[in-house]
Amino acid sequence: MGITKTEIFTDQQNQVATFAKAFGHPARVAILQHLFKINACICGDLVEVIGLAQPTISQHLKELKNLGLIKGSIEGTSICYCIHPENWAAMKAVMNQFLNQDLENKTNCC
Amino acid sequence: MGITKTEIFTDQQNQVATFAKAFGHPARVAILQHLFKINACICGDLVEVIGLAQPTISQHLKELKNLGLIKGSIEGTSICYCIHPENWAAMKAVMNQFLNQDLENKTNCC
DNA sequence: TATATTAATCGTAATATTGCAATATATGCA
DNA sequence: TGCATATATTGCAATATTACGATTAATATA
Repeated sequence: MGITKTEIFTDQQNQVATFAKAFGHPARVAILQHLFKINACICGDLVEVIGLAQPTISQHLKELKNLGLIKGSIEGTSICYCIHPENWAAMKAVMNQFLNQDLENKTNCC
Repeated sequence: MGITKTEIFTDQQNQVATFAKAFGHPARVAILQHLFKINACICGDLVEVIGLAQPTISQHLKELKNLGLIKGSIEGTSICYCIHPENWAAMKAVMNQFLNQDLENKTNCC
């Protein structure tokens, strides 16, 4: 039904899914990479760099901001977006715990 | 429009997004964690463990299989699904390259 | 104040995802 | 063959996501 039954999963599983979903669109991946690269950015820049319309970029930025992965501060008439280092590190910890799982029983079945 | 403009992004960006999208649902996170834990599984098990209907689990398994993250082999009347170690490692390399980005300019702007 | 610039919000269309009932398929066994 | 078991597929309803034009809000500057 397009609705995810989050209540039947653990907090950790939902957290992984929430972060992963944010990275599940190449525009957001590209935005984050650009923010890492120049370590400061205004939305206008991104519209040119990414190649999507301004409202679309703004929407993607909002999602990343709501998740806490980026933060924005007003710089005159534009807004300076950048990576939120602490939250990025926290997200990495969650994701790495998931990605770095090891097979407990080394003899693979198939 | 619900359609992603993949053609304006790099292969790497699309790869990250594709893998991340797979992890963007807690059911698939839970499935993978369970496969890691017991290192062998049949779909029926998962239906009980996860708590979603059999067709829904089957659908999630199909997505993970199409991505190559898991593989399944026929075991009599059931199917043995398990992690695809090589492809999992390859996925991890792609994701880590993205997650482990560092701020080139250490003086954060905001 | 009027105008330009920049980003956010609104509204909407197109498409994707999630979930499941019903059904189909495939294998094992009596 | 006929039945039981296990998984896949189909079809559909509900919801979510993506994208963008139009508009709004907010600030800077003439």
